[in-house]
Amino acid sequence: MPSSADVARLAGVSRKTVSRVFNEEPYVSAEVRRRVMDAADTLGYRLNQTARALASGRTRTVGVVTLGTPGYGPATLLVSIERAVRDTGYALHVVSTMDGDPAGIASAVTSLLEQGVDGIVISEPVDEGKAAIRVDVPVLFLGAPPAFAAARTLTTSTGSELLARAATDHLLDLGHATVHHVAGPRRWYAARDRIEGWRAALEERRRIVPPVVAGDWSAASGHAAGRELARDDDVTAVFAAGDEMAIGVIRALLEAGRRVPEDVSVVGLDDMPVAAYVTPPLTTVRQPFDAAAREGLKLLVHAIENPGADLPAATDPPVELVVRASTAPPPSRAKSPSQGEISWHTA
Amino acid sequence: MPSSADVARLAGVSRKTVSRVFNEEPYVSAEVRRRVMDAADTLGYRLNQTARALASGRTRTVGVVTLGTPGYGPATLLVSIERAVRDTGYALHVVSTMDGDPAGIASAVTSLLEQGVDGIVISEPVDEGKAAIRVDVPVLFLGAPPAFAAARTLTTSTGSELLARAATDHLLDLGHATVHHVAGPRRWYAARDRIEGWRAALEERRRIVPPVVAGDWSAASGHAAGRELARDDDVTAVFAAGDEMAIGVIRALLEAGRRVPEDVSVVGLDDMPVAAYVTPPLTTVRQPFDAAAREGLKLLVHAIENPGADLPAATDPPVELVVRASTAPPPSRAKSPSQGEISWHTA
DNA sequence: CGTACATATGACCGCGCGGTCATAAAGGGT
DNA sequence: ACCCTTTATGACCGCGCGGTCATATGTACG
Repeated sequence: MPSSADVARLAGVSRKTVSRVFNEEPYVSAEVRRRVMDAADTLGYRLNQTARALASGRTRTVGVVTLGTPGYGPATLLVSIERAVRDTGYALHVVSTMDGDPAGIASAVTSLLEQGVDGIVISEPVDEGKAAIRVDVPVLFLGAPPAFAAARTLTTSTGSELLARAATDHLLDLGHATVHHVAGPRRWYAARDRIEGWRAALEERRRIVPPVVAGDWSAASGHAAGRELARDDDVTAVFAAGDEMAIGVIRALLEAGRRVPEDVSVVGLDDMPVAAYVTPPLTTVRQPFDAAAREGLKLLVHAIENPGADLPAATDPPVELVVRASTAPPPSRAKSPSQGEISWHTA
Repeated sequence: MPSSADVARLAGVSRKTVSRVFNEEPYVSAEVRRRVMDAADTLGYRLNQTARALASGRTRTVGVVTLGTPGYGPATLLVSIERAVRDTGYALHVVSTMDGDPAGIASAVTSLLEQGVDGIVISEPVDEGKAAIRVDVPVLFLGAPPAFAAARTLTTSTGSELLARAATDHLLDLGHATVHHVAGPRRWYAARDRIEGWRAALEERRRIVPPVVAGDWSAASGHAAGRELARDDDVTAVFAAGDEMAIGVIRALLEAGRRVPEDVSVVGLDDMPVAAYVTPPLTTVRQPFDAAAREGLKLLVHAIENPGADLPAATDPPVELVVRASTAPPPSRAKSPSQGEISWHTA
């Protein structure tokens, strides 16, 4: 591995001048710059970021703590974060931690700090993540409500509460008396926010707020929840906090002989790519992963590069309800369980 | 940030002794070790990995190049890789590159090398990835056939060819005359391997090999492929190279009035979590992401830590066909497009 | 012609750690 | 008492770079 000293020797300049060229500092003549670049080229020189980090005290790296769960949300958010980080010019360290391990997030944060990251992203924060608050670099809670913010702590919401409201309102607008909710684990901020949004939408119209059915984001847990809901004939509308759970709910309802959407309407949240192609095509609210990640990283990088400065105001990402074929007006009160054929709507 | 010098001073020992304690080197008395640990504790000392890397020349970090596509496969594989890397004690750098950008992989690899990674994983290699062969650290092509291996280049297969054979054999065993294939982009090794496996299974039984229908892994492309296949009444069995495409295919068939599985059987590949809960539940072949990632990282770490040594032989991950309700024997030759009701099978 | 200032380059230090080698202290055998 | 080994510790260098400050070379102005 050639070092900048090798390049300097070949170019006939000092090491510092090579450093100037690669850092695009001023006061380097065009001719010297060319000589240096040529020398670097013939030697195959690459800047050693490790040494640079040690010397400068900054790594231009952000670390992300992600839940090592296989669900659609976290995995997709990770990809979005990666893109957003790359766009800022920073490099990305990833550490996962098992969902539910209380010490996991703390140790993940420690390991990131040892790596010298300039900032930390907690993707899909859960309660255990609060441990990360007391560190000496900016921390972004991606997916936590702004109220969570503290010193050196940033948040970007994916707008969970608004998304949940939109889903619930859609069902109420269709004429359903109330909406049942299949939620994610309460340790997750996203799950709590969605419960809040759903509850607020119901209370605003003075509707009965049925008990929350607990899930764990998985299709299997949605299926279990659906079986429970299928026992109650009064259930005509279900809002599941994630598309995977929604798909499980629908399956359970169909297995119980309920038609979707004729007997029961189901709304998901995510708009995962297959949502448009399952049967029936799923009405859902798109989750703005890319927008939230970009917005959050803008904040984080700002906090890194302008310590102490005010943060630009975060804008809530747009709410996008995608109406497909899993929702319809409630059945008329005269319950005719007509076993008619299921209608296929295009996405 | 306290340094090891601060700890040394407080503990009344030399800096090198602190280093010995933290690297678990021998020849440190229990009493000194305790003094050092206590001092480190009260100071809140953390090892500076950047300095350590500069001094030792090794970062204990591996980099992964992933396609920045939102599909199920790459995203899930990334999570599996993260876990596998963490288990080895290495840290993880992630760089994504847009699928199809020819310069993307090369620049991603360069940026990882600048970060000083000890090894590189190319996740889901495509043709453009060959550029990564000529680097000075071990490279693992996760998902490429072993034949691809070169100097300092390792591969772990996810067993795509075998998985495709299993899917195709399953359909042939059910009595289908032949099997149509909806493939991924040919630039992907995984897509080509699956085509090979499918073709081999057909040729082994001397069946007609129909033309490949091209997709791009997305459910939308599967839907388009399904519409094309639905025009041909002779199509009774379809193997889609990914679950998302399979779901799209099924949707298109249903929209065209074909029943699944009564008229047409469809097999996917992945076994994504929702596969068991779509309608009809999808017969598919599980993709062994975790096993492949673990196996691959074992190889990579071995290559990093024992340069020049022989590599342990890689074992093919097990093939796991999950039979659900999207496959059945072909309809009897007397084509009765009976519009009977769809039967719901449990997962 | 000299002074002031922008421009262009280099000498040198230190970031925080691991590695090498020297050395001090403590047994163990003769 | 002697040497030899094992155990335990420290002095010192350098990894490759950025930062600071001094210095050399123009360039414009009075």
